[in-house]
Amino acid sequence: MDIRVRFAPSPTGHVHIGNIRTAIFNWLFARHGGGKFLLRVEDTDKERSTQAAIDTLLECMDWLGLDYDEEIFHQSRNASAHVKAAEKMLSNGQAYRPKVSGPEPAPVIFRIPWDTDNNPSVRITGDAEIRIDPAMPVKISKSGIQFSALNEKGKSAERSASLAGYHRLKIFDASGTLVFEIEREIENILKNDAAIELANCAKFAFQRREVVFKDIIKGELAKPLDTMKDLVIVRGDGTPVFHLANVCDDIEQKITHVIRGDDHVENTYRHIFLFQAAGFPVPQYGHLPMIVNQAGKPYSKRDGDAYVGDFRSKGYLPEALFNYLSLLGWSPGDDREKMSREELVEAFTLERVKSSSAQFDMNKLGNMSGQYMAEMDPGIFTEKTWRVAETQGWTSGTDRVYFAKVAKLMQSRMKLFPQVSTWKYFFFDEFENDEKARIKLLADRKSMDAIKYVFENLSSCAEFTLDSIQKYIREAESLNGIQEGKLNQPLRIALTGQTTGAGIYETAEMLGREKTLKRLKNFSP
RNA sequence: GUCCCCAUCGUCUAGAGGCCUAGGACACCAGGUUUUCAUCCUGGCGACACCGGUUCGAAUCCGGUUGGGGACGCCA
Repeated sequence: MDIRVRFAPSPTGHVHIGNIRTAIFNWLFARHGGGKFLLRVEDTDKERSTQAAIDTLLECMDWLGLDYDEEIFHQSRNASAHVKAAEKMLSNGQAYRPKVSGPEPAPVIFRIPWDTDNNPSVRITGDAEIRIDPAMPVKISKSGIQFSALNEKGKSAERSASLAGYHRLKIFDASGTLVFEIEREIENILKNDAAIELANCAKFAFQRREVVFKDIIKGELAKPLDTMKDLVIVRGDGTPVFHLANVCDDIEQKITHVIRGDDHVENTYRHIFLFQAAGFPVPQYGHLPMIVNQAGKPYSKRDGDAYVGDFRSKGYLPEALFNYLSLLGWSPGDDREKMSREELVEAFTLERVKSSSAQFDMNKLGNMSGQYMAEMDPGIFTEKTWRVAETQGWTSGTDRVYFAKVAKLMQSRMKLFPQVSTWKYFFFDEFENDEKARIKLLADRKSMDAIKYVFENLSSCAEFTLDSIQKYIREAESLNGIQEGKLNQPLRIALTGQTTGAGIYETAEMLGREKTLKRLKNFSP
C-alpha cells in the first residue's frame, strides 16, 4: 500500500516551530517512501481560523520547501460527512445521546465498545480489584460509571469511566456480599436512560482490558479501558468535535500513517475505536517527541522566537532551519549533521526518531546557518545581501560591483543576513563606533604616532595597494616600538569602528585612499 | 489526584549484552595558521540520574526510586 501522510494544522495565526517540525518529519517520511504528503487545514474553529492565517501557513511551508501533493483539504468542507458518520454510529448503537436536564440539545457521545472479543486492538490483562469509598454511592448508567475510589493511603477520589472498562464487574459491600453484577444488567443499561445507584459499596472486581497499538516511534503503547471515558463526537449545537472530524478526514484522505506530536498519544487510544466503529482500518501511528525551549520547558506564548516566521525575519536560511529541525529528535545513525535535502530524504526513517523530548539550541542553529551561508553561491549571496542593504537605504548611491566585492570579503564571516547592517562603514563615513574598544586601542601616544606615520605615507605614496598599505603599517610599528601586527586592531577601530571584520589590509584597500585617509586623519595628532 | 510516556557530556545525539578507559556535533577553554578579523587546524573540559536484579560480562535486559513531560473539555 502506498504511503499517504498528512500535515493537519489548525490555522490560527502563527506556525509554531514544533508544528513545522511535525510537517518536516511527515514530508521526509513521505518523500523517503515515495508516498504522498497531504495538507489538511483543520479550520473548524471558525473564530480563530482566517484566510490570513492559512496564507502565513502556506508561506512558511513554501519557504521551507515543504511541497504538498493533491489539493488542500479543508476540514470545514467535510462537516456533513462528519455528522453523517456520527448518525450512523448512533443508529448502530455505537454512540448515544445522554439524557440532559437543561434546554440545550444533547450531544452525541461515542461509546468505548463494550464487546471487544474480536478486537485486535484490545487485550485482556487480567483480573483487577479496586477499593471503593462506601460513603459515596456508585452510579451506573449508559453513559458510564461513577464512583469514588480509595487509593493506597485510603484517600477518596472521584472517578468516572466508560462502562467498557468494567467487564465482568462484580461489586461487593463491606461485608463481602455481592451486591451487583454487570453482566446481568448490561443489556438494559445500554438501552435505557435509567441510572442505577448503589450505596455502601466497598470493592470492585472486574476483568481489566487495555487498548494497545504499536507506535512506530515509541513502540508498544497501551491504556487500560477502565481509565477511559466515552467521548463527545458531536456537540449539542450539531457541530462535530475534533476527534470525529480528524478520524473521518483521515479516512477520507486515505491516510496510512499518522505522524503527529506525542501530546496526541492519549487521543490515539480513542481514535482507534473510532476508526473501527466507522469500519475502516486503523492507520499506523508515529508520535513525535516535543521540542522544548532553552530553559527545558515546553514553548509558551512568552517564547517569542518559537514561530517559523520569526526565524525567517531574523535572517536564518531555510535550508539551515530545515536541516537543524530534522536533527531534533532524529539522526541518520552516523556522524553526518549537515545534510542536503536529498540526503535527509534518503536517510530518514521513523524508526530512528527518538522518543524523548529535545531542547532547541540557538547556538547550533546559528552555527548551521553560518555553514550554509559560507557555502552559498557568491552571486546569490551578493543578491541577498544587496536586498538587506536596500532595506537599510544604502543602495541608491552604491556601486554594485563595489558591493559585490564587499560581500565576497564578508561572506565567510556571516551567520545571519541582518548582520549586513554592520557593513555600513564600507559605504558611509557615518557608522557605529565601539567606544570601549576605541578608548582601549587608541589611547596611547605610540599608536597615534604610528597612525600618523601611516596616514602621511599613504597620502603621499604613488600607489594605494595592499602591499603599500601593509608596508607602511609595518614601518610604523617598528619606528614606534610597537610589536609587529599590534597596530592592526587600532587601525581597524579607526577605519571601521569595530573590532571584528575582514582582513584589515583588504578593508583599507576596499575603502580606497580617500576614505581611509579621511578616517585616519582624525587620529593623527 | 488518576493514567500514559521519557531519562547518555551544558545542549543535540551515536550506542539494539562484550567493538565503550562511551564516539561525533554545537557551546566553552587553550594552542596553531592568518604579522590583524573571520574561517580553518590541533588539543582540552565534559555524560550513561539513583538503587537493586539477570548475566562470565549491562549505558544497553528486568524491577523499584527519583526527576521531567504529556493527557485527563460539548479546544484542536
